[in-house]
Amino acid sequence: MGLTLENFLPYRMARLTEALSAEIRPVYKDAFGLNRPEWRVLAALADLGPSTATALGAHSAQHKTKVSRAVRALELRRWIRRETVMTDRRSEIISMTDTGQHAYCDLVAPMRERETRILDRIAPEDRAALNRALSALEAATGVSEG
Amino acid sequence: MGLTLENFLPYRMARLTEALSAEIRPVYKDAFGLNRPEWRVLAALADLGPSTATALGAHSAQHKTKVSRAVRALELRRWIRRETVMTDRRSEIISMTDTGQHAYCDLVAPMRERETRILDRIAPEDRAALNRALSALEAATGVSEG
DNA sequence: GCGATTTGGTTGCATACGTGACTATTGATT
DNA sequence: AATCAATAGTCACGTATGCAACCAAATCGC
Repeated sequence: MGLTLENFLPYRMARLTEALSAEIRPVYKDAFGLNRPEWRVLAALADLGPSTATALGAHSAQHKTKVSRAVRALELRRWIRRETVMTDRRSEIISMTDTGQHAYCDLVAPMRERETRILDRIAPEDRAALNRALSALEAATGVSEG
Repeated sequence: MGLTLENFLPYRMARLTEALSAEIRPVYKDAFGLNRPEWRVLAALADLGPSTATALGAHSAQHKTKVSRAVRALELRRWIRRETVMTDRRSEIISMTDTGQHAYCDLVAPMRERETRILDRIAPEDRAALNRALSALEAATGVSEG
């Protein structure tokens, strides 16, 4: 009659996400002084190249206020710069500075390493199941069309 | 050289979790006026029967401050009650009231339904992969031992 | 027994977050 | 050209959160 939290999909996912997050957070937070929105904006910027705040938000699945605050923080740090584009003066193109590029490189390696550290504890067949499952869930929830 | 956010496990998980959460939140939040910690404490209580706040926190993967505030809120609502146990006057046994039981029953059905709505969009073999993947990840991150 | 440590639970504070309102600019309708 | 709607981004406000400090009760070490 109950729900059995342990088997409830949203709960399982939330708990795992929290565990993964706790694994990587020390890297961007303690070692680099970033918060999650800032880390994500940086990663999105590296993925996309110079882009608008809206595009960064779409690519990193974040609300525009989070992006706005993250961009301001990263700009104060001189890791990114922005310039308003003359053809549409509402939007601004955001790009990484050399300092930002450098910091991002230093950041990626340990981040990857933490991810690998977890994946290495999973059997190869289970890793395949994981990828398959995530793709299926992404399709089922429509997150990738965003 | 970059990370490709789309393929980075913690990001994929976080994004999916957010989507699942958005699917079920309307049920406990809009329809019942609960927040997530409160919903989880209630579900944990249903799973475990009368228990201490510490046990509820362990079962629902929540920090003790979250549990503390959730318990107070649910108590004010008269959905749960607590009584200090005489053998150890630090801890208190929390249990559901009849009102709480009733509310929880009304809550479970639509919650399940939302979960099913998502799972139904996934092919059976992919659902199997999902369960396998989650179990593997749970083992790899050690979340279930907590 | 008595101080030191641990455990159950609460509180205060500083920060993070989501929502909605707001400004400014552009595009669509007529 | 005037109006209306949509878009880019920021801001303000109330709430949620995590952390550290805290209190009270129980347990350990000797």
